[in-house]
Amino acid sequence: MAIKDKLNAEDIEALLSENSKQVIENFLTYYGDSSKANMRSSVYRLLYHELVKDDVSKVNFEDYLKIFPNGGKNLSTQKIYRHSFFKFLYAFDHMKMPFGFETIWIKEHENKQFIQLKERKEKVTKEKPRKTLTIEELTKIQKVIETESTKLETLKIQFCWYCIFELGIDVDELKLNITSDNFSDGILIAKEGSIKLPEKFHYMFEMLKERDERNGFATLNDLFENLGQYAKLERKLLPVMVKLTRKDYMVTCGNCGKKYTNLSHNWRSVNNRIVCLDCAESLKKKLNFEVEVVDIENTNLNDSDNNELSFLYAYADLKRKIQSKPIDFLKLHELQIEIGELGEKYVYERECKNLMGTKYINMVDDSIAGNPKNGYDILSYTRDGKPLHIEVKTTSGSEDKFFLSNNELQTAKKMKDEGLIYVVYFVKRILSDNPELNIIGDISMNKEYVLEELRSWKVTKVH
DNA sequence: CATTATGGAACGCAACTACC
DNA sequence: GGTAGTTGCGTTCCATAATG
Repeated sequence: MAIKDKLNAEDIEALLSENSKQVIENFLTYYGDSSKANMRSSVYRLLYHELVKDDVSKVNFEDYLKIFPNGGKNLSTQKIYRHSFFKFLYAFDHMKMPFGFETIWIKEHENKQFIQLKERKEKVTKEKPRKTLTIEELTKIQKVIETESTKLETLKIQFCWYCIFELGIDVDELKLNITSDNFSDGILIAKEGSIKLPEKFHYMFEMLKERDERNGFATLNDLFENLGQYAKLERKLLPVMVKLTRKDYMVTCGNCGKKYTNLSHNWRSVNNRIVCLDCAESLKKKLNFEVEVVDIENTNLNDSDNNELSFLYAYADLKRKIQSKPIDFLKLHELQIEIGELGEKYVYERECKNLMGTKYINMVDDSIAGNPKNGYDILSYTRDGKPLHIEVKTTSGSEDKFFLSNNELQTAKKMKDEGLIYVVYFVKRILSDNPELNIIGDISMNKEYVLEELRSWKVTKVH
């Protein structure tokens, strides 16, 4: 029969009994959405073209033998679908005459298989267990791996990672076969051939060579477990995870077909397409091929906010690190700016609250602080409409001093001469639940605070 | 000429198994 | 006890026929 004489899925569906449709829909719920269309057409064809039956209850063992004279071995994808459907009909008692099937299948077993199928499907969509490390986890590990240390355990961890993740050496090969005996003159002899090692590992192997035994990496699992802990992973780091992660994070160069890890320094952009370093170089050399080679921006996160991983360092490393630690002025400055902005926000909201019910509430302007030339931060109003020029001073502590710039003091004096109101709002303990607000009416003539000239004016409360 | 239906085959996941 | 390798099976991809 030519295919064009056959009916399509929709036509066949119209010819099936209601019961059959329901049974088939039920059957399909055991499989994923993406294979449903495939399976549906397969089952429809089975019923209509091969068995010529409009109701699934009429299917029997003879039909099964007709379609599968050799049982369920070596079937094509479509045949497998039909085969599963027979099992389904038997397992859930959808046939009027099921005799014969008991000789090849155990009903309870097949039934259980279907139930498990559904359970597995739900588990996969819900939990999605991943043995591959996430970028977040990989970044955490990378920080530990890049730590410069002379501590033996740290170096061993870094070496194991280097072997499994960077070189792709088999777990067993590293665990069982690689010891300091395999190392000499900076070269490691492994199953994969001779590998030139980074210098930090030379030192490690020299330390290992001083031992008679335990000069290898038999404790690989423990080393990786520790690595996971140092990196603060939430799950135990297993060698298989490193292996799988390597596999998943390998990228194939479309030009040469070789695979490299997806670290950006392995790759170049050539005319907006990503190729490996070697290909980028060779493409550059082909003069008749106009190329624009661009470094891919290094996306490694900087580790300035990394907390101390003191257990990774030898004593000397740690001492050197602490001695050379610079005071982070930039961070301090950032914090001061944030506290200042918080104070301005606080005063702005207080002013709006104060002007509630007047037409001036919408006129309070806190955008003035953006330009330090203005000499004040917020333009507000008294309840009877007189403009208030507010300079906000903020501190997280409770000390009675703040700094006033020359420009701010000059602005205060100038405004006073012009008959305008310039006030300093001094907010203390801004990070507490109850910040304290001191309003200093005329900063230049007040008696509560003294001004002391430094580069800017230091203003201190008189006690 | 574009879209849909179909079936074969490759792919990839996870359970199973052998092994240390 | 836990890992690497194997196997079975559902999913996805792809080519082609059919149809609009």
